[in-house]
Amino acid sequence: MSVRVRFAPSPTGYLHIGSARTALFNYLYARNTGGKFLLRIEDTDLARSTEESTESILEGLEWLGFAPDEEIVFQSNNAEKHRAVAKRLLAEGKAYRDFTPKVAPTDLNIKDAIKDRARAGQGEKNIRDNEYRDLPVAESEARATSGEPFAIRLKVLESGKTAFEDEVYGLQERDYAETEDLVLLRSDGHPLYNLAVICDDIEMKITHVIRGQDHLTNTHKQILIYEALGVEPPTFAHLPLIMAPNKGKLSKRKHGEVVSMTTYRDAGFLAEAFRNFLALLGWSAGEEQEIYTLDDLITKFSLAGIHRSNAVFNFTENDPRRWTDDKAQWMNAEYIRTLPLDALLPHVRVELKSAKLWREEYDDDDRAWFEKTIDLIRQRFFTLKDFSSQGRAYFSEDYDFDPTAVAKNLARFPELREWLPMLADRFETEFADAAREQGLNLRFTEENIETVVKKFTEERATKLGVVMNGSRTLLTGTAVGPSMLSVFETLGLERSILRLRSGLAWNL
RNA sequence: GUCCGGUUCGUCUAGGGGUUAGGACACCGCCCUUUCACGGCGGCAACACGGGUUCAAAUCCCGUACCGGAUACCA
Repeated sequence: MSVRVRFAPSPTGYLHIGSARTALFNYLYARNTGGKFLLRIEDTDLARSTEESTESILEGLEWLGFAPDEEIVFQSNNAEKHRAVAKRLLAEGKAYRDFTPKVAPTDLNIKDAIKDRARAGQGEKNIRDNEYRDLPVAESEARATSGEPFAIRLKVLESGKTAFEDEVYGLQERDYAETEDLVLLRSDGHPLYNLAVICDDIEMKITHVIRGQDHLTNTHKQILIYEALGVEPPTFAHLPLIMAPNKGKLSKRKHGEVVSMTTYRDAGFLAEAFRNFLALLGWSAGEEQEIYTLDDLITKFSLAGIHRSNAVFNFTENDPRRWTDDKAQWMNAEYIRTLPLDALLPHVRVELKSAKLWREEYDDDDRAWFEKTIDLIRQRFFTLKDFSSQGRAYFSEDYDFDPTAVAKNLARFPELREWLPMLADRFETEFADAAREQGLNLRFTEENIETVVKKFTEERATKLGVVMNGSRTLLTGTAVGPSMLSVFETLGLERSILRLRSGLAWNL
């Protein structure tokens, strides 16, 4: 039977980094086994589900490149089927009506309330102790027809245990005594999570359920339902969780944007880099390799390579340099400078377009220049954003000067105020005039530029670095960048002369 | 509370009876150099603790501690 897996987020917020990794592992497993990757939106919590969330999750998945192989399933569309299944179990005596009035939510926070209740009931209450559990069928029917509200609960056996072989955590067992008679259908007719998931997984013919370790106890409950239904459960693989730097829960509310997928897209991350990073959080191929193409990941992925311990997603709040995991940042920079140029170019184009720095010629007459320039400047970049910020001077005359760069490379050498325009004159005579008047063809190349600049500095008995660094700041606005010789060549003779003569930076 | 997991450098991890406990990121130093990076070389840095088993334990077993998850008419 061919593999079918699903990613099943509930749309109560944007695509979380943990969910993204779950999606990734499902995707990799599907591709590795030649199976299908499906998407199901679990939008049954009417109070919390929003359309914006669904959109945001879809955006995140699209960015990561995980397109579902079949149409997206919206769980809320199946509520009627879920109800029918609950009623079937009721008719078969595998579930019962619970007429206990619904308890109003406390003013405590919900998690604390649950914990309190669990602790309080400890040792006193038998979890099977429900007066309606063995209510005679006739009476149950009568009360129901009289309009009395009821929830439908699964009738869990008194003794025995659920067991399954988890592909990651191994044999998992749980005594029935640990599992309450879980509610299948709410008294308002609303089907609950565990029921809905199973019905949909069965209908979607899911063979492998790969999801977070926080679902481990749900799995035992779900197996109970599978058994009641007489359906063979799928294979389960639970994933370790991704934790915050303090090893606590990584939450949207507490940690904000750093856990959202769209943040990374908007910050200029490459999806291939982020995927690579995510894959290594809780999984490894057991080798000393860090960089994996998607194809590599697909071939090497296996459930056996998934860890059992949680991984920390490391970042430092209030430190702009460490706003997200160091390794993720390194990985992105690594991809920026090593990705085949053809693969990088489309991303750069998008970035330049959104910064209004794009020109059609880059795709046409100036294509060779453009590619060479990108290849030159990408060596020092960390994100796609850098192409439009730090790299701005390569694409526009309207660029900013970094004050510290000006202080360091220009202000400290007042003589440069005269020298740099003089260097422009020299360029003109050596490259432009010479070529025009004498028919010489001295090209504005690194090698020739070096000869000219060296001679120029020797005449002034100054260090090469002074002129080079001053030029860099004047021509690009920064103190950092590629070799100044390649900057000159890349900018070209005309722009170099123009900028060397401009007094812009001096007026800061 | 109870049940279920987990624990190798700061972080991600390799290793699963005999290793100088390996790699990556981060950090530090040196080299390269017109700047800053990149790159190269080197350094710092870990088997939670206590008992067993064994000639030999980071590795197997038991316990403790700590961390995490779950414990809803949420998903």
